[in-house]
Amino acid sequence: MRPGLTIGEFATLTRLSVRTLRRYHQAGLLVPARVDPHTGYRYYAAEQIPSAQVIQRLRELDVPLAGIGAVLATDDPAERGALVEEHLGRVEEALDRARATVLSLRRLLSPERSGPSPSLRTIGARSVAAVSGEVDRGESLAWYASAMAELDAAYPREERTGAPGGRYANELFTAGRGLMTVYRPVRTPRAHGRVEVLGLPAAELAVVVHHGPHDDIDVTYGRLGAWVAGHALAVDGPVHESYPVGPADTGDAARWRTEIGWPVFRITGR
Amino acid sequence: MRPGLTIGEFATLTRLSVRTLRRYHQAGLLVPARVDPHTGYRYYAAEQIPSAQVIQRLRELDVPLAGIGAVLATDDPAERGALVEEHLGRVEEALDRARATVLSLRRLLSPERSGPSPSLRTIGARSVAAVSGEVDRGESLAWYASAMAELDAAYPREERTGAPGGRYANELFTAGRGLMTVYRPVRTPRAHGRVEVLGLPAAELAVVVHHGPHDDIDVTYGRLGAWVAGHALAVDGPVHESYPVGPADTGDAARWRTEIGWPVFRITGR
DNA sequence: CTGAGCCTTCCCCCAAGGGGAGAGTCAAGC
DNA sequence: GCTTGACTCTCCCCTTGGGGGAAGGCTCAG
Repeated sequence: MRPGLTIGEFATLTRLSVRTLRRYHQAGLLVPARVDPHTGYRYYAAEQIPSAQVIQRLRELDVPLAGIGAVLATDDPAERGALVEEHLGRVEEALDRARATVLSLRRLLSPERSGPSPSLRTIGARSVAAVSGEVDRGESLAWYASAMAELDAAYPREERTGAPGGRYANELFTAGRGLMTVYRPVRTPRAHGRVEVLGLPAAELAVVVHHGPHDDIDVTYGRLGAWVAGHALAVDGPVHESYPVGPADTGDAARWRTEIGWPVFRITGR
Repeated sequence: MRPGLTIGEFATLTRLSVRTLRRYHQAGLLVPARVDPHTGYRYYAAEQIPSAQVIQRLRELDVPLAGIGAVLATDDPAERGALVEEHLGRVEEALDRARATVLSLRRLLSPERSGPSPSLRTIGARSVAAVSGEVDRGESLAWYASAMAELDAAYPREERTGAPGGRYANELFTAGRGLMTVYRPVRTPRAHGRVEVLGLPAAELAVVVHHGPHDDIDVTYGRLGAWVAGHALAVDGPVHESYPVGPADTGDAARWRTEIGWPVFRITGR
């Protein structure tokens, strides 16, 4: 009797390398139909070819082996389909992001790179309604959406006295994780659920307004930073953003306005 | 005098991590404006912020550091733009490929996975005009195009007696490099330039026709392989493909026909 | 019998970082 | 001027999904 396909034959049939097949076996992704307990020879069944191809496809989409393992370990076809769709959703997201990045890069390289000039503004202390949390950079958008939704639910339109905003620790960007606070000036802040009353201290802010979608907002950050550095100032503390015109106001991202304010202090001279 | 921005300040301003900035320095991508020769401290200039942002964008698009270095090392703006566009072209290609892979995966997971059944065919020896070469898997498509162009140039339409085809060593896929031969049956094969006369031996082939674009041709390969394995046969030697309807005939990939033939021999029984 | 194929184990390599150790440096406050 | 704490330096190891190679031994089929 034929014990099955040898690893070399199976490699030829699936166009995977022998090495890679051994790796997939070790990772538990594609266990040979039979392993000779005496010789250790791997024997594959022709029925395993489709599985090998699914693995190949998912790997081409950069799904990590662990994720593929989770997909393949699932028995229920519906659940398996859902897992795959989840991965595919991530792929589509990555495609969208790549497209946006290409556009942003083109803008970055085009010579017309001017815009409103930053300025210095002193703001007084005030109290706002806020939601805070320690957040990973990757989750920041989702976290912002949920926090702002809670804030909006707690304060109907007539109680709001200004544009929504956020305060973001610098480590959020440089270390990938940090304290995020979203807030909204309202007539009478009061704590409720995740919402708390936040006292914002008086500060001197270097301020600039970013126009358009956020794909290349870091360019504006860079201009603000260069302005700060060029004026014998230094950044001190978390950045503030406020969104006078944002996604909540119009779907046309080109019309968005984002005000960026960085607390600064005057350098005494080094 | 201020010697410039410390690495931490520059990290905050560009939203890059300190570690990453050090790496970019080491790679020569973003050399600090000044490095204190005594302490080794890096000091950056505000003017370097735009460069950091270009690097960030290109990295988001998965352009390798070496490629970014090449872009940044170029003085001529036009040439630099061309390099960037080249990278962006690669990105678009990758996006297209990812989309095709997603479609192929969906097809692979959808239950209706039937098609024409493989069959066994005995072909006699024949002589064809061919171009051969040892090729890396990644270059195979480009190599095919150039070889087939030479073949087509040597034999005008009225001399051709059949569809173009190719013979591909199995190692091309399992080891990433192998012998590739593209050929075309013609009335009177003769050697000229890279074109040589190739004698194809008589063989017994397991044959199946693949319909549509080549994104998921490996599924058809898998079905053929499973059929071979299920009929007490084994693969022996390089696969043959022929393209009765291919890119040369129609731009509509859905109408392509690809005949896959694998030389097989009957297993005597293990 | 012989050669090809397969087994494990070991080491090194790539990319683009992250984590952490141990030591040196800077600037502010006292 | 000194201390202190934050910052920075270099150096080494870890990650992922492979690829390359070698050693040393077994097994399979013609």
